[in-house]
Amino acid sequence: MSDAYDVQEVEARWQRRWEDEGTYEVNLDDPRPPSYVLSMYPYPSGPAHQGHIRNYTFGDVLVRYRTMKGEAVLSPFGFDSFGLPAENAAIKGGAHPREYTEARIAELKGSVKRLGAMYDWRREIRSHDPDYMKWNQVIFLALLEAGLAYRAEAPVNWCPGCKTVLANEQVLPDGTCERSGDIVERRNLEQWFFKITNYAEELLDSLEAMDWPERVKTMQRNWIGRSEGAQFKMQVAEQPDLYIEVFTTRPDTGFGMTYAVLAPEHPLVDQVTTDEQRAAVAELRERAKHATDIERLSSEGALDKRGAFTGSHCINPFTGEPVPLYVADYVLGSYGTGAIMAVPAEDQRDYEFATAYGLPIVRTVQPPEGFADDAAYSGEGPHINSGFLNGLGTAEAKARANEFLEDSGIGYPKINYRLRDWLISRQRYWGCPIPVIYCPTDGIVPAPADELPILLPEDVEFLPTGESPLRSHEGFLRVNCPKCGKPAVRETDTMDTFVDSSWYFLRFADPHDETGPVNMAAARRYMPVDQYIGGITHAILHLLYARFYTRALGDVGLSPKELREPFAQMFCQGMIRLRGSAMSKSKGNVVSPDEYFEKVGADALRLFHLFAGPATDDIDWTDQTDEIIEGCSRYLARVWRLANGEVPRLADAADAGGVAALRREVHGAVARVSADIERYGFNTAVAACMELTNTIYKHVHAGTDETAVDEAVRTLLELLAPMAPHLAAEAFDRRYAEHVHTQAWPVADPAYLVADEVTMVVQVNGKLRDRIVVAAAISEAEATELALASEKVSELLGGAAPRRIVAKPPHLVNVVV
RNA sequence: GCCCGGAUGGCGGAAUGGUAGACGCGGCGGCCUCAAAAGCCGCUGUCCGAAAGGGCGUGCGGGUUCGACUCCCGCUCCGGGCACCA
Repeated sequence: MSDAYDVQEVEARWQRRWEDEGTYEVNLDDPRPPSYVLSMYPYPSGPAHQGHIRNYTFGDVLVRYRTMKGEAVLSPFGFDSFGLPAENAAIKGGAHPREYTEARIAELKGSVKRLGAMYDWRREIRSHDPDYMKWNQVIFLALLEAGLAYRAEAPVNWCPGCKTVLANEQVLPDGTCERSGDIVERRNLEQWFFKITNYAEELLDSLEAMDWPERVKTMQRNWIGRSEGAQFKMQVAEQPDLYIEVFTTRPDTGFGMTYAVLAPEHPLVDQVTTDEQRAAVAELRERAKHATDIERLSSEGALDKRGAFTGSHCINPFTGEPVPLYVADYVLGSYGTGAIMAVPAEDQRDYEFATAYGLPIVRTVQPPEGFADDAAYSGEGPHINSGFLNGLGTAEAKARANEFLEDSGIGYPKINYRLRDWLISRQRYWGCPIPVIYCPTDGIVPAPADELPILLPEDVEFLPTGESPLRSHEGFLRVNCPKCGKPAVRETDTMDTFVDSSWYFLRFADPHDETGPVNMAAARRYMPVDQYIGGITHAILHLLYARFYTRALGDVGLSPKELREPFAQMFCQGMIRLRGSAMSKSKGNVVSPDEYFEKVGADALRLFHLFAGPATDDIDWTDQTDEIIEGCSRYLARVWRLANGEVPRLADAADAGGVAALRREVHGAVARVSADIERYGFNTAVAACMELTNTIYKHVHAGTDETAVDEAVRTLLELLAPMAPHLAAEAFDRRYAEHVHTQAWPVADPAYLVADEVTMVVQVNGKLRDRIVVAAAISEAEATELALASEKVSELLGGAAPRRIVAKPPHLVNVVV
């Protein structure tokens, strides 16, 4: 066969052509309506894995589809190129993180290009490029000036053996250091934070109206964690000048407070602890400091609620009575006020603690009949033992308790969020330096704007000390204070890589703008991203940080202020698993795309990822997978033969129904594929193309009019173009000498969708009994008549009159006996 | 514990309350061939039956409806998220 399809040659040729012709490049003055499709920019870990392939295939289908629909689609690509693996590789004796990273970028870029996914490469962003770093630092300083970046003490994982900070992943589940085996402790360090909590309310409230998967919105809501309650202060009985402030969601249960608790980190612990209790309290605080987050937060195994009496009491403002004040590690320093009123009868944690420490338990809400007596009751009910709240329901009692606190001048209603400020300091080399200087006289001084970007020094040694090489690099560290000129030191921490990924999508609008991080006009044209695509793994952190950053940048004047939400639509693809478990490089269970590029080509692999199942579902890579990919490849060959006129007319073929029937199928397929792509139903879009192909085969075999067949083939290639772009382009080019990707997307004509005759289903009592071919325009009376005339029906009726007839012409008649 | 998803042939999966199982994988049969591969055509939920035909079928138990994979109530199992957040 002289027209054999040479996959490698054809795919390479078209990829070159699309790039040379700039088919998928867009400019600001493009007359077409703009849109923006974006796949999450990847961390470059080497050649693409199947998860990347799936992500970029979905994105590319949307880019090519929207392009055929006449839009100027912004489709950029970049690399999240700072991060730990490059530094770890350097420590293990590999290349410098820059060389290492750039080699991995080249590999990944190779895979992406081999896939035939089209991007405007003029816009490529790499977060380790000096240009990007510069704007990252400019943004940081703007946030600092606006009070959205601040420095505070925060606990970190500290390894006493390595004398360094560890990332959470470096702490083993048993709380020891993965390198030295020492017990990791929590130590407070001055670190940089972004004030994301300023936006907690807005980030939560605007979720409601967003066109995002419900699942993702729920996860964000949980993460932000809004809770409504009251905050009030209580006098310390032994020291009347001292007050303990607490937050509660149940001010209505105040009469049941039989003790109060401070977190071990609470600043007043020392002041309220009496000499007799000092040893016990100190021991508890020491243990809390050594406990890992996991131990501290785990409810498992923490049978006795670890706590200690301070020796002091505070006055319950509701009863006026003193209650003992404890320190306990089940209260967190970082939430609310770091202190609580404990109501054992209505809170299970307090109940368990009270039981263990022999503290009184007083019910203030009447539990329902039959409620077990050995547990807290946190539900609703009439208040008892509650003074002026007695007899009230929960809502009313809350309101009255709040009034009481306000009238007494000790408290007020308060909304608390679980969301904490974003800690961005990383004690690492391979990240963007935080551009500040510490001066003994002037304190924290921003790096001067004309010195940005602060670059990473190249001449560093990577030693397995766990410490960032920046700390010991004199040339980097030592500077003169920009204010007073005296010797000072640079910040050696770098930024969390989530900072880089929180605004790259804004930079893509005009990545070479030299006047600011975000070009206002370009951002106004393209933002928000119409379609963002990525894994569910980023449902919380990345998406939340990006939403925060977009707002913060707007508020400090670095991006359009009216732009609040960066991603109009979010699509989360499913994961790829190998026989059940997640595919990952570290597990060594990766199935490389390369062998498929070689064996069946990019189009077949793309088709597999589209066809394998719903795009949102996880797919399992099994023994059957290769066979399905083979099937996809076979299908494309079948299309190729059809387009090449290699399908013969068969003498004994059955009548396929003629031109009208073929046209109906074609327009039906157009309608289905369009709707399917719009709703990410790629698997059914492929199925619709396969059905159309099968139909056209039948028509060719049966000798249906050539013009109608040609029309059908033309449309089929157009429908396939976004999904199998190379084959569609090559076949279209050979047949019509035109570029399929610049064709207008076909439109279904409803006039062609209606058939003259349809199969009507006849049911008796809802069960299928007969099928009758009827005119599509059949009336209800005619349909009923035909149904009753059916032999099957009269047999079942046995002469009796039907009780009822439900007729839905022309599709169905149901005879009820 | 709380909050979300999901459960359909041997397998991946389709089905605006109206023909369950589209499409594909696998399997079986036929055509082509000296033969094979490729290709093309057909069959393929399950049980009874030689067939015609019929019974049963969308995790389980109820309900609504002329009609339920689809809607409602109550379960089971699986997956995911959150979880000492006061």
